[in-house]
Amino acid sequence: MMSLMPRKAGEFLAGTPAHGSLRLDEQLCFALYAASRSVVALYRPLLEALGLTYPQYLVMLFLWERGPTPVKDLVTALQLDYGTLSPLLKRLEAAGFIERRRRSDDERCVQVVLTPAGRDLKVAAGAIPPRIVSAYDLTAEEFDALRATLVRLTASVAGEETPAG
Amino acid sequence: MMSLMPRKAGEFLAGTPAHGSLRLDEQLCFALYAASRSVVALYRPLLEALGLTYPQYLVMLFLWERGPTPVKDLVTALQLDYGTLSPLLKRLEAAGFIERRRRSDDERCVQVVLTPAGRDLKVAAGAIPPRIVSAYDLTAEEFDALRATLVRLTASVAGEETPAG
DNA sequence: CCGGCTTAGATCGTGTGCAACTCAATCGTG
DNA sequence: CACGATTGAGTTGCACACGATCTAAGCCGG
Repeated sequence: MMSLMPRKAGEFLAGTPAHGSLRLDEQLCFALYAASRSVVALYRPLLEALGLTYPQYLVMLFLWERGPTPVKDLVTALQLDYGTLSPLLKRLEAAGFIERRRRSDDERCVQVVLTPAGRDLKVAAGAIPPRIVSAYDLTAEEFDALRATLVRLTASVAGEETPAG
Repeated sequence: MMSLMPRKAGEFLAGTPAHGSLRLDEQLCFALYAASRSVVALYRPLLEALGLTYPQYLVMLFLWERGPTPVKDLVTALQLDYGTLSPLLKRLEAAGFIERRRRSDDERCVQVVLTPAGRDLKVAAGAIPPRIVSAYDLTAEEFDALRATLVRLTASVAGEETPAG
């Protein structure tokens, strides 16, 4: 049963887990950090067979879905830095999965385009999500709820930087 | 309202989000990856004031809680590799927060011990969790549920490696 | 006591992440 | 048009993560 006045996570109440403690096993941040690395580790052997790392796979997902894309949109969508993406894209290009072209109407902008090899990879990649999801041991409801909560958490945390000033 | 037979996340049902799709925004893995990095980014400025990085902070949390510890226990608790922890501990030692000593009764084992400076840091670190938790914008119930789900996810995913064979 | 096995830890190479810096192309304004 | 500001992208340096390899210390059967 739930209280009608849901307490804020920061509040102290008797008998309540200490959300503000310094205990490692009570930290949400560590649970998040460990879960993220565990899931990436689950992908690793499957992606290795395709010649991709996990962040490279995220880039390919975006390209398969959206087609040719300026680097800027990858920065936004993946919430990654140019300092991370530039060398990553260089490696994807060296592997023959993408090409990078300066746009003629704006020479600042670099378009990222799939090569045929990059497009072909999508078929093999289709086998990955089912294998991952089956390892999760979550119901579809838990899956959806977890994802929704994480998206909301990311938004509230990342949005702090520009607090409507 | 919920079904009496909760569907498994991998199953396909009409009108159901495609948990096995290749759409970036439907991937739990990406939500996890983005949330983890966002939360670490939230810690970064607070930890920088203490002279710590985020993984270094996790090590300090463990040491504040448990006292002198062999490196092996840090490997287990943080689910990190010696290849990650060895240089990290070397940096913590160079910063003057810890010391490393070979144990006399087993020369293979390296004990990690807090220095006075390392112990003192705990006081300043006490101010961090409340500030983080207040930025989450989660109720205490959501906080607990999220952490529990993540811990379970990590266990089910990491446990796959040794399936009682 | 000895050779083989296991264990605890370190090192190296590759690939991220991210901050700081640089650079070229474009834009806005006078 | 000139010129400073902005934008899109790349480079560099540092600190993770992780696989692979290495070493030294303990363990164990014969």
